[in-house]
Amino acid sequence: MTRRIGIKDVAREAGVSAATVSLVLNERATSRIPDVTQERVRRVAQDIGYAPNTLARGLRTRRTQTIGFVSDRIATTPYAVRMIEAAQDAARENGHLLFLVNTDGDPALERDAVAALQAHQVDGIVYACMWHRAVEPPAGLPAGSVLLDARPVDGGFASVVPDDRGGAVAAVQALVDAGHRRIAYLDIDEDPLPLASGLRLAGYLEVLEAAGITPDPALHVRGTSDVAGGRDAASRVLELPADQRPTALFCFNDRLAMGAYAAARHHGLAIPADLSVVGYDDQQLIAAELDPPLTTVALPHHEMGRWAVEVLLGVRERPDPDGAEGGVVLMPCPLVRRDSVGPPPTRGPGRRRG
Amino acid sequence: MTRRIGIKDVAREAGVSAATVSLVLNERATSRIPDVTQERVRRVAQDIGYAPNTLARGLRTRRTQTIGFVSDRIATTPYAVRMIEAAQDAARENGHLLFLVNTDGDPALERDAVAALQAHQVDGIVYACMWHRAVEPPAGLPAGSVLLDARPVDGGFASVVPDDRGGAVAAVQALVDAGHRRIAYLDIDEDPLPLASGLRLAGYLEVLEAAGITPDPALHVRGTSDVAGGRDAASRVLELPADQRPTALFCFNDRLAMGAYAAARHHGLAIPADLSVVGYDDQQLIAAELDPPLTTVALPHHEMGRWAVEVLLGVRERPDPDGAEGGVVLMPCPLVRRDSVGPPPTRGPGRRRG
DNA sequence: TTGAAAGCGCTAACAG
DNA sequence: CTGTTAGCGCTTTCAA
Repeated sequence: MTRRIGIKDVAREAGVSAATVSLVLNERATSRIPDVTQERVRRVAQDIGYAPNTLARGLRTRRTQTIGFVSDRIATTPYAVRMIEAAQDAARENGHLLFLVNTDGDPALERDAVAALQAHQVDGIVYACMWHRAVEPPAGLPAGSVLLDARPVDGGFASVVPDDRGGAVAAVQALVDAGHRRIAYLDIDEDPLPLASGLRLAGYLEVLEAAGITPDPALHVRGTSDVAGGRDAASRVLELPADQRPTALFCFNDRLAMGAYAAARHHGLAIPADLSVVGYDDQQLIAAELDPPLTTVALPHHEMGRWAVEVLLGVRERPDPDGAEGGVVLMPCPLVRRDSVGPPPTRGPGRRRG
Repeated sequence: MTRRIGIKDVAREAGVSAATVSLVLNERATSRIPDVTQERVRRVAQDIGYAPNTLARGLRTRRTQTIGFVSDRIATTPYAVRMIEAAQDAARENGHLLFLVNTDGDPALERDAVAALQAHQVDGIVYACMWHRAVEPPAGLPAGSVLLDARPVDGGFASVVPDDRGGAVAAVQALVDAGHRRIAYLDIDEDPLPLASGLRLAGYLEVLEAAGITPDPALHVRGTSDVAGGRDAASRVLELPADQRPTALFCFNDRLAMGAYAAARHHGLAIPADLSVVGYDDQQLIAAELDPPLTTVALPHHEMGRWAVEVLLGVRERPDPDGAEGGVVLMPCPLVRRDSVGPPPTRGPGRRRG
């Protein structure tokens, strides 16, 4: 673990001073050092395996080439780790190392984490949530930090969140384009309701309106955010009289959609022949494994993770805090077309057993 | 991001020297400083919000209170992130920050990562794989590092892996205890075969032998490691003549088990009345959501992650490299009993159409 | 019992 | 063009 060779060793071997070595290796050759000298220094450094001690450098320059990533939760939503992965990649590409801190959302831990990160003089902090939320950033979060999958309640920080409304628009529009007019929204039932719930509802209503479809309140149902909840909620709309029954379901997430599949099977409805379904999240091991594979909307976790550290490091332009969105950037949620959407059945959903 | 108050500020406020402050705050009161002075120093430090600069301290002491966690892959196996979570928790509990580096298994990136970590003078490195593997640790991995979910091909490092054989024993024993005699093993078909495959097979055979059951080679089938593979493999054994057909399935993982559920449904077999199934991995969003909930074996990711950093930091005893297992510790895989195991059907699996 | 002084390894002024 | 000098903020002898 002990680093031995230092800049002095290089200097001695190359027959120059430590300062010269530093200048050459950092390409601060503002005062032109002869190419031969430069070459020699570089070669020696290479040969003896010199690597600068980042601590010493950081102490001097106040930049440590490290960033902090504090997240409220990591393991709960499996696909959200893509944010971490992307953040780490972006950090590496920019010569930075990433400190990962998981706080379970505990405010005391968050404060401690921020303090510890500051004590280590990180060059910046990204504060990440695993769901799109409005948050009060932890006390002491330094200016210049960026929020990931979270928008600051009082502004003041750059932030990136998924464009849930836009994603819902894409999903519901696909259904409308396929010819559907009676489209249900299987929403979730949680307290507090996540921002995404309302935003996706807004997108759903927006498309209906644009298509001249009057929203039917009976087609907006809620269920717990799991397979059972999806099955129950779907059953409720599927049991409606034939002329009120939806021909398509827009589900808040893929788990709900999985439940909707079960309900459709139970009601003898084939997907997509009798019923079209669109999910949200593009959750691995669910969306693509369902039968038929589920058309769904992907959350741009990767893009958001990368965006956050690139803005943090100044590689990408920081959003204008006085702009329309107040410094929060909406990342598009692309529609992933698979096989669960088709035209509505000709004479309303059939009812075939077995 | 700039830390302002330093030890000198505390010293000035408290009317002592920086050295005294350091002594007091680090509890190196070997030379007894009067309690009143100590108290005053501590209070001042607290009041003005002093936190030592870790870089400067590290430069001096050669300990940085940081560790590196390099993993081959993070997002691919969702449940494996529990290792990271646990490692991070253990690091925090011991006053350390964790650098996360993801290498995608690229040897060049691994070397770079190790070098970068060394340049930052981490106190130790854990090298983690997302599947139980035998690995050649990256060149330059410092002595004292610990391997996680990986055993070193040539020894030399402390390491922790799941006890796959033991987990299989627990699973198959549960089946035998329920009365089953014809138990199939749905193995995976990959090249190279993961260590876990052979180890679980060994556990399976061990239980059969102990129970006086002659293993039937026709009941050891392989499929690709996904739902489709599980369905196909399960179908193959379920189509066997009634007297050769298994009454229970031990599946290499939960995805295969999910496929086995589909096959059972297709064959008109109820679980667990007609067919018992045990999985492996206890994969969230699968195992518990299946109908009926799947009895399976949990991978001790959490325990392994914690173990790794605790050994790394010397909080937990390091395994003896000259011991029986050569420094690799087997972490138990507990059986999670849910509802997919029952006694075998009285007259062989029935054949009822849904 | 406490303070002064010497670095940890590096970079950034400033001389030469 | 290059070397000397002075720290970055802390810990740790060594003297007083």
